[in-house]
Amino acid sequence: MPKRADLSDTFCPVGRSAELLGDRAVLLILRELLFGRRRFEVIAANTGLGPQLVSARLKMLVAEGVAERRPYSDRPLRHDYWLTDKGKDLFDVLYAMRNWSERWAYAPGETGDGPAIRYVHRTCGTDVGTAKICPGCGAELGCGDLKGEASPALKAEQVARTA
Amino acid sequence: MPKRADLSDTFCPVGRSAELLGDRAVLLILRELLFGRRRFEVIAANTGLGPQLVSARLKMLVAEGVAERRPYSDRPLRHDYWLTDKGKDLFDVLYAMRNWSERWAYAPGETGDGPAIRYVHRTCGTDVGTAKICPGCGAELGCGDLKGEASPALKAEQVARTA
DNA sequence: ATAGTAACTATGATAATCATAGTGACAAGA
DNA sequence: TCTTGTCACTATGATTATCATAGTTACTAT
Repeated sequence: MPKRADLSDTFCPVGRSAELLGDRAVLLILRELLFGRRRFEVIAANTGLGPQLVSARLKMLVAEGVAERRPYSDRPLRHDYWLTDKGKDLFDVLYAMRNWSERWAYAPGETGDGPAIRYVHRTCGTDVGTAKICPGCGAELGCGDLKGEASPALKAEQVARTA
Repeated sequence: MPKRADLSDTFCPVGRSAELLGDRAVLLILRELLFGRRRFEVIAANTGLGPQLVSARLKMLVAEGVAERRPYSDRPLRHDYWLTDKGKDLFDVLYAMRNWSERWAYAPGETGDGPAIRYVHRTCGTDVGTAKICPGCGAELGCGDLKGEASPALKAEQVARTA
Protein backbone atom coordinates (compact mmCIF):
# COMPACT_ATOMS: atom_id res chain seq x y z
CA MET A 1 0.00 0.00 0.00
CA PRO A 2 1.03 3.53 -0.36
CA LYS A 3 1.13 5.52 2.79
CA ARG A 4 -2.49 5.49 3.82
CA ALA A 5 -4.31 8.78 3.83
CA ASP A 6 -4.11 10.40 7.22
CA LEU A 7 -7.41 11.43 8.72
CA SER A 8 -6.25 12.33 12.19
CA ASP A 9 -6.59 16.02 11.43
CA THR A 10 -10.12 15.86 10.12
CA PHE A 11 -12.68 17.72 12.18
CA CYS A 12 -15.19 14.92 11.88
CA PRO A 13 -15.32 12.96 15.13
CA VAL A 14 -16.05 9.67 13.42
CA GLY A 15 -13.15 10.22 11.07
CA ARG A 16 -10.79 10.87 13.96
CA SER A 17 -11.68 7.73 15.82
CA ALA A 18 -11.74 5.74 12.58
CA GLU A 19 -8.03 6.44 12.28
CA LEU A 20 -7.55 4.54 15.52
CA LEU A 21 -10.40 2.04 15.46
CA GLY A 22 -10.54 1.24 11.77
CA ASP A 23 -8.07 -1.58 12.22
CA ARG A 24 -8.87 -5.16 13.03
CA ALA A 25 -5.81 -5.67 15.21
CA VAL A 26 -6.56 -2.59 17.32
CA LEU A 27 -10.12 -3.68 17.97
CA LEU A 28 -9.07 -7.16 19.00
CA ILE A 29 -6.34 -5.87 21.28
CA LEU A 30 -8.76 -3.41 22.86
CA ARG A 31 -11.17 -6.26 23.44
CA GLU A 32 -8.48 -8.12 25.35
CA LEU A 33 -7.50 -5.10 27.39
CA LEU A 34 -11.12 -4.30 28.23
CA PHE A 35 -11.52 -7.90 29.34
CA GLY A 36 -8.66 -7.35 31.75
CA ARG A 37 -6.02 -9.29 29.87
CA ARG A 38 -2.81 -7.40 30.15
CA ARG A 39 0.05 -9.62 29.11
CA PHE A 40 1.62 -9.54 25.70
CA GLU A 41 1.63 -13.27 25.10
CA VAL A 42 -1.95 -13.68 26.28
CA ILE A 43 -3.12 -10.93 23.97
CA ALA A 44 -1.24 -12.43 21.04
CA ALA A 45 -2.65 -15.90 21.73
CA ASN A 46 -6.25 -14.78 22.18
CA THR A 47 -6.32 -12.55 19.16
CA GLY A 48 -4.40 -14.87 16.88
CA LEU A 49 -2.26 -11.95 15.79
CA GLY A 50 1.47 -12.27 15.25
CA PRO A 51 3.79 -10.78 17.87
CA GLN A 52 5.00 -8.17 15.45
CA LEU A 53 1.55 -6.78 14.88
CA VAL A 54 0.70 -6.89 18.57
CA SER A 55 3.91 -5.09 19.36
CA ALA A 56 3.33 -2.40 16.76
CA ARG A 57 -0.26 -1.78 17.80
CA LEU A 58 0.45 -1.68 21.50
CA LYS A 59 3.17 0.88 20.85
CA MET A 60 0.68 2.91 18.89
CA LEU A 61 -1.97 2.63 21.60
CA VAL A 62 0.55 3.79 24.18
CA ALA A 63 1.58 6.69 21.95
CA GLU A 64 -2.08 7.67 21.58
CA GLY A 65 -2.58 7.64 25.32
CA VAL A 66 -5.09 4.81 25.15
CA ALA A 67 -2.91 2.26 26.91
CA GLU A 68 -0.02 2.33 29.32
CA ARG A 69 3.02 0.07 29.58
CA ARG A 70 3.87 -0.87 33.15
CA PRO A 71 6.51 -3.07 34.71
CA TYR A 72 5.02 -5.85 36.77
CA SER A 73 8.30 -7.57 37.61
CA ASP A 74 11.83 -6.25 38.16
CA ARG A 75 13.89 -9.39 37.87
CA PRO A 76 13.35 -10.41 35.18
CA LEU A 77 12.09 -7.08 33.91
CA ARG A 78 8.66 -7.64 32.45
CA HIS A 79 5.95 -5.30 31.25
CA ASP A 80 2.26 -5.47 30.68
CA TYR A 81 -0.39 -3.15 29.33
CA TRP A 82 -3.21 -1.28 31.01
CA LEU A 83 -5.92 0.92 29.63
CA THR A 84 -5.88 4.59 30.54
CA ASP A 85 -9.11 6.48 31.21
CA LYS A 86 -9.13 7.41 27.56
CA GLY A 87 -8.87 3.75 26.71
CA LYS A 88 -11.50 2.63 29.19
CA ASP A 89 -13.92 5.04 27.57
CA LEU A 90 -13.74 2.98 24.41
CA PHE A 91 -15.87 0.45 26.24
CA ASP A 92 -18.99 2.03 24.77
CA VAL A 93 -17.74 1.44 21.25
CA LEU A 94 -16.84 -2.19 21.78
CA TYR A 95 -20.03 -2.80 23.72
CA ALA A 96 -22.04 -1.39 20.83
CA MET A 97 -20.17 -3.70 18.50
CA ARG A 98 -20.97 -6.63 20.72
CA ASN A 99 -24.63 -5.71 20.84
CA TRP A 100 -24.83 -5.38 17.10
CA SER A 101 -23.20 -8.77 16.63
CA GLU A 102 -25.50 -10.46 19.08
CA ARG A 103 -28.40 -9.21 17.04
CA TRP A 104 -27.11 -9.62 13.51
CA ALA A 105 -23.95 -11.66 13.22
CA TYR A 106 -25.09 -15.13 14.22
CA ALA A 107 -27.21 -17.64 12.38
CA PRO A 108 -30.32 -18.66 14.33
CA GLY A 109 -29.34 -21.17 16.98
CA GLU A 110 -25.64 -20.74 16.33
CA THR A 111 -24.92 -19.72 19.91
CA GLY A 112 -27.37 -22.14 21.49
CA ASP A 113 -30.39 -20.44 22.99
CA GLY A 114 -28.66 -17.45 24.53
CA PRO A 115 -26.22 -14.76 23.47
CA ALA A 116 -22.59 -15.55 22.66
CA ILE A 117 -21.66 -13.78 25.90
CA ARG A 118 -24.11 -13.11 28.68
CA TYR A 119 -23.34 -9.97 30.63
CA VAL A 120 -24.29 -9.45 34.24
CA HIS A 121 -24.07 -6.18 36.13
CA ARG A 122 -21.47 -6.73 38.84
CA THR A 123 -23.01 -4.55 41.50
CA CYS A 124 -26.63 -5.69 41.23
CA GLY A 125 -26.39 -9.05 39.51
CA THR A 126 -28.89 -8.23 36.76
CA ASP A 127 -28.50 -9.76 33.32
CA VAL A 128 -28.22 -6.63 31.20
CA GLY A 129 -28.99 -8.23 27.87
CA THR A 130 -27.90 -5.62 25.34
CA ALA A 131 -29.00 -2.62 27.36
CA LYS A 132 -26.87 0.49 27.73
CA ILE A 133 -28.36 1.20 31.12
CA CYS A 134 -28.78 -1.53 33.69
CA PRO A 135 -32.41 -2.69 33.60
CA GLY A 136 -32.06 -3.73 37.26
CA CYS A 137 -30.71 -0.64 38.94
CA GLY A 138 -30.69 2.03 36.24
CA ALA A 139 -26.96 2.69 36.43
CA GLU A 140 -24.98 3.59 33.31
CA LEU A 141 -22.79 0.73 32.25
CA GLY A 142 -19.09 1.32 31.77
CA CYS A 143 -15.77 -0.44 31.64
CA GLY A 144 -15.46 -2.96 34.45
CA ASP A 145 -19.13 -2.90 35.44
CA LEU A 146 -19.98 -6.10 33.65
CA LYS A 147 -19.08 -9.70 34.20
CA GLY A 148 -19.16 -11.75 31.05
CA GLU A 149 -20.18 -15.36 30.88
CA ALA A 150 -19.20 -16.92 27.57
CA SER A 151 -21.49 -19.43 25.90
CA PRO A 152 -20.22 -23.02 25.74
CA ALA A 153 -19.26 -22.61 22.07
CA LEU A 154 -17.17 -19.53 22.77
CA LYS A 155 -15.56 -21.12 25.81
CA ALA A 156 -14.49 -24.11 23.75
CA GLU A 157 -12.96 -21.82 21.17
CA GLN A 158 -11.03 -19.88 23.79
CA VAL A 159 -9.63 -23.05 25.27
CA ALA A 160 -8.58 -24.28 21.83
CA ARG A 161 -6.84 -20.99 21.11
CA THR A 162 -4.61 -21.06 24.16
CA ALA A 163 -3.76 -24.74 23.80
CA MET B 1 0.05 -8.96 3.05
CA PRO B 2 -0.76 -12.56 3.13
CA LYS B 3 -4.42 -13.33 3.16
CA ARG B 4 -5.48 -11.74 6.40
CA ALA B 5 -6.66 -14.07 9.12
CA ASP B 6 -10.37 -14.60 8.91
CA LEU B 7 -12.29 -14.01 12.10
CA SER B 8 -15.78 -14.21 10.74
CA ASP B 9 -16.25 -17.64 12.25
CA THR B 10 -15.14 -16.74 15.74
CA PHE B 11 -17.80 -16.99 18.40
CA CYS B 12 -16.72 -13.76 19.99
CA PRO B 13 -19.17 -11.01 19.09
CA VAL B 14 -16.52 -8.31 19.07
CA GLY B 15 -14.35 -10.45 16.83
CA ARG B 16 -17.17 -10.94 14.35
CA SER B 17 -17.96 -7.29 14.02
CA ALA B 18 -14.26 -6.42 13.97
CA GLU B 19 -14.03 -8.32 10.72
CA LEU B 20 -16.45 -5.83 9.23
CA LEU B 21 -15.72 -2.67 11.20
CA GLY B 22 -11.97 -2.99 11.64
CA ASP B 23 -11.39 -1.13 8.43
CA ARG B 24 -11.02 2.59 7.99
CA ALA B 25 -12.78 2.67 4.64
CA VAL B 26 -15.80 0.78 5.95
CA LEU B 27 -16.21 3.10 8.90
CA LEU B 28 -16.01 6.18 6.73
CA ILE B 29 -18.47 4.82 4.20
CA LEU B 30 -20.86 3.86 6.97
CA ARG B 31 -20.59 7.37 8.32
CA GLU B 32 -21.67 8.72 4.96
CA LEU B 33 -24.54 6.29 4.63
CA LEU B 34 -25.76 7.00 8.15
CA PHE B 35 -25.66 10.69 7.31
CA GLY B 36 -27.99 9.98 4.43
CA ARG B 37 -25.46 10.32 1.65
CA ARG B 38 -26.22 7.68 -0.90
CA ARG B 39 -24.36 8.44 -4.07
CA PHE B 40 -21.08 6.86 -5.04
CA GLU B 41 -19.32 10.04 -6.05
CA VAL B 42 -20.46 11.89 -2.96
CA ILE B 43 -19.22 9.12 -0.71
CA ALA B 44 -15.90 9.00 -2.52
CA ALA B 45 -15.46 12.78 -2.29
CA ASN B 46 -16.43 13.08 1.38
CA THR B 47 -14.29 10.20 2.54
CA GLY B 48 -11.30 11.01 0.37
CA LEU B 49 -11.12 7.36 -0.63
CA GLY B 50 -10.33 6.28 -4.17
CA PRO B 51 -13.17 4.96 -6.30
CA GLN B 52 -11.69 1.51 -6.33
CA LEU B 53 -11.76 1.22 -2.59
CA VAL B 54 -15.24 2.67 -2.35
CA SER B 55 -16.43 0.24 -4.96
CA ALA B 56 -14.87 -2.76 -3.26
CA ARG B 57 -16.22 -1.84 0.16
CA LEU B 58 -19.71 -1.07 -1.04
CA LYS B 59 -19.80 -4.43 -2.75
CA MET B 60 -18.75 -6.04 0.48
CA LEU B 61 -21.33 -4.14 2.51
CA VAL B 62 -24.02 -5.24 0.08
CA ALA B 63 -22.81 -8.84 0.27
CA GLU B 64 -22.94 -8.65 4.08
CA GLY B 65 -26.50 -7.37 3.99
CA VAL B 66 -25.54 -4.05 5.55
CA ALA B 67 -26.27 -1.94 2.49
CA GLU B 68 -28.45 -2.22 -0.57
CA ARG B 69 -27.83 -1.09 -4.14
CA ARG B 70 -30.83 0.54 -5.75
CA PRO B 71 -31.44 2.16 -9.11
CA TYR B 72 -32.54 5.74 -8.80
CA SER B 73 -32.64 6.51 -12.50
CA ASP B 74 -33.41 4.40 -15.58
CA ARG B 75 -32.01 6.48 -18.34
CA PRO B 76 -29.17 6.74 -17.74
CA LEU B 77 -29.11 3.75 -15.43
CA ARG B 78 -27.72 4.93 -12.11
CA HIS B 79 -27.49 3.29 -8.73
CA ASP B 80 -27.08 4.45 -5.19
CA TYR B 81 -26.68 2.84 -1.81
CA TRP B 82 -29.03 2.53 1.15
CA LEU B 83 -28.56 1.05 4.55
CA THR B 84 -30.60 -2.01 5.45
CA ASP B 85 -31.99 -2.47 8.97
CA LYS B 86 -28.84 -4.39 9.79
CA GLY B 87 -26.83 -1.42 8.59
CA LYS B 88 -28.96 1.17 10.39
CA ASP B 89 -28.31 -0.69 13.62
CA LEU B 90 -24.64 0.18 13.31
CA PHE B 91 -25.67 3.68 14.32
CA ASP B 92 -24.91 2.84 17.94
CA VAL B 93 -21.34 1.93 17.10
CA LEU B 94 -20.62 5.06 15.11
CA TYR B 95 -22.41 7.21 17.66
CA ALA B 96 -20.23 5.75 20.40
CA MET B 97 -17.18 6.53 18.30
CA ARG B 98 -18.37 10.09 17.85
CA ASN B 99 -18.96 10.48 21.58
CA TRP B 100 -15.53 9.14 22.41
CA SER B 101 -13.92 11.53 19.95
CA GLU B 102 -15.79 14.52 21.26
CA ARG B 103 -14.41 13.72 24.67
CA TRP B 104 -10.88 12.66 23.84
CA ALA B 105 -9.80 13.40 20.32
CA TYR B 106 -9.66 17.18 20.24
CA ALA B 107 -7.21 19.58 21.76
CA PRO B 108 -8.87 22.07 24.12
CA GLY B 109 -10.53 24.79 22.07
CA GLU B 110 -9.87 23.03 18.79
CA THR B 111 -13.55 22.93 17.90
CA GLY B 112 -14.37 26.34 19.27
CA ASP B 113 -16.50 26.26 22.39
CA GLY B 114 -18.84 23.44 21.39
CA PRO B 115 -18.59 19.93 20.04
CA ALA B 116 -17.41 19.22 16.49
CA ILE B 117 -20.97 18.27 15.68
CA ARG B 118 -23.94 19.29 17.76
CA TYR B 119 -26.79 16.78 17.69
CA VAL B 120 -30.40 17.67 18.21
CA HIS B 121 -33.24 15.20 18.67
CA ARG B 122 -35.50 15.65 15.65
CA THR B 123 -38.79 14.98 17.36
CA CYS B 124 -38.34 17.09 20.49
CA GLY B 125 -35.60 19.52 19.54
CA THR B 126 -33.39 18.80 22.54
CA ASP B 127 -29.62 19.04 22.24
CA VAL B 128 -28.62 15.51 23.20
CA GLY B 129 -24.97 16.24 23.94
CA THR B 130 -23.38 12.81 24.04
CA ALA B 131 -26.33 11.02 25.66
CA LYS B 132 -27.58 7.66 24.48
CA ILE B 133 -31.09 8.50 25.61
CA CYS B 134 -32.65 11.84 24.83
CA PRO B 135 -32.36 14.02 27.95
CA GLY B 136 -35.46 15.91 26.82
CA CYS B 137 -37.99 13.18 26.14
CA GLY B 138 -36.30 9.99 27.31
CA ALA B 139 -36.51 8.23 23.95
CA GLU B 140 -33.76 5.89 22.82
CA LEU B 141 -31.74 7.44 20.05
CA GLY B 142 -31.32 5.55 16.80
CA CYS B 143 -30.47 6.05 13.17
CA GLY B 144 -32.29 9.03 11.72
CA ASP B 145 -33.42 10.45 15.05
CA LEU B 146 -30.73 13.08 15.19
CA LYS B 147 -30.05 16.20 13.22
CA GLY B 148 -26.39 17.14 13.15
CA GLU B 149 -25.10 20.67 13.08
CA ALA B 150 -21.43 20.78 12.18
CA SER B 151 -19.16 23.30 13.84
CA PRO B 152 -17.77 26.07 11.62
CA ALA B 153 -14.41 24.32 11.40
CA LEU B 154 -15.96 21.08 10.22
CA LYS B 155 -18.24 22.87 7.78
CA ALA B 156 -15.28 24.61 6.20
CA GLU B 157 -13.51 21.31 5.79
CA GLN B 158 -16.52 19.70 4.16
CA VAL B 159 -16.83 22.53 1.68
CA ALA B 160 -13.13 22.28 0.84
CA ARG B 161 -13.44 18.56 0.27
CA THR B 162 -16.18 18.78 -2.29
CA ALA B 163 -14.63 21.69 -4.15
C1' DA C 1 24.20 -27.00 32.11
C1' DT C 2 19.90 -27.43 30.20
C1' DA C 3 15.34 -26.19 29.63
C1' DG C 4 11.75 -22.85 30.10
C1' DT C 5 9.34 -18.27 30.05
C1' DA C 6 8.05 -13.62 28.50
C1' DA C 7 8.40 -9.98 25.50
C1' DC C 8 9.71 -8.96 21.89
C1' DT C 9 12.72 -8.26 16.78
C1' DA C 10 14.18 -9.98 11.93
C1' DT C 11 13.17 -11.83 7.40
C1' DG C 12 10.84 -12.69 3.16
C1' DA C 13 6.59 -13.64 0.50
C1' DT C 14 2.13 -11.86 -0.44
C1' DA C 15 -1.60 -8.85 -1.10
C1' DA C 16 -4.15 -4.55 -0.01
C1' DT C 17 -3.93 0.38 -0.85
C1' DC C 18 -3.21 4.71 -3.22
C1' DA C 19 -2.76 7.93 -7.19
C1' DT C 20 -3.75 8.48 -11.65
C1' DA C 21 -5.92 7.59 -15.79
C1' DG C 22 -9.44 5.49 -18.52
C1' DT C 23 -14.23 3.40 -19.75
C1' DG C 24 -19.28 3.08 -20.91
C1' DA C 25 -23.67 4.88 -21.16
C1' DC C 26 -26.14 8.46 -21.46
C1' DA C 27 -27.78 13.93 -21.42
C1' DA C 28 -27.49 18.76 -22.59
C1' DG C 29 -26.00 22.66 -25.12
C1' DA C 30 -23.68 24.93 -29.37
C1' DT D 1 -23.51 16.59 -35.05
C1' DC D 2 -19.97 17.55 -32.14
C1' DT D 3 -18.25 18.62 -27.92
C1' DT D 4 -18.54 18.69 -23.19
C1' DG D 5 -20.24 16.89 -18.90
C1' DT D 6 -21.96 13.51 -15.40
C1' DC D 7 -21.94 9.31 -12.81
C1' DA D 8 -20.49 4.95 -11.49
C1' DC D 9 -17.31 2.61 -11.87
C1' DT D 10 -12.60 -0.49 -13.82
C1' DA D 11 -7.40 -0.80 -15.00
C1' DT D 12 -2.54 -0.18 -13.96
C1' DG D 13 1.67 0.17 -11.39
C1' DA D 14 4.31 1.60 -7.31
C1' DT D 15 4.36 1.26 -2.49
C1' DT D 16 3.90 -0.82 1.96
C1' DA D 17 1.39 -3.27 5.66
C1' DT D 18 0.62 -7.92 7.03
C1' DC D 19 1.40 -12.76 7.95
C1' DA D 20 4.11 -16.97 9.07
C1' DT D 21 8.15 -18.49 10.79
C1' DA D 22 12.27 -18.23 13.15
C1' DG D 23 15.46 -15.96 16.16
C1' DT D 24 16.90 -12.90 20.27
C1' DT D 25 17.49 -11.18 24.99
C1' DA D 26 17.35 -11.59 29.71
C1' DC D 27 16.35 -13.78 33.10
C1' DT D 28 14.48 -18.17 36.46
C1' DA D 29 14.08 -22.97 37.71
C1' DT D 30 15.80 -27.65 38.00
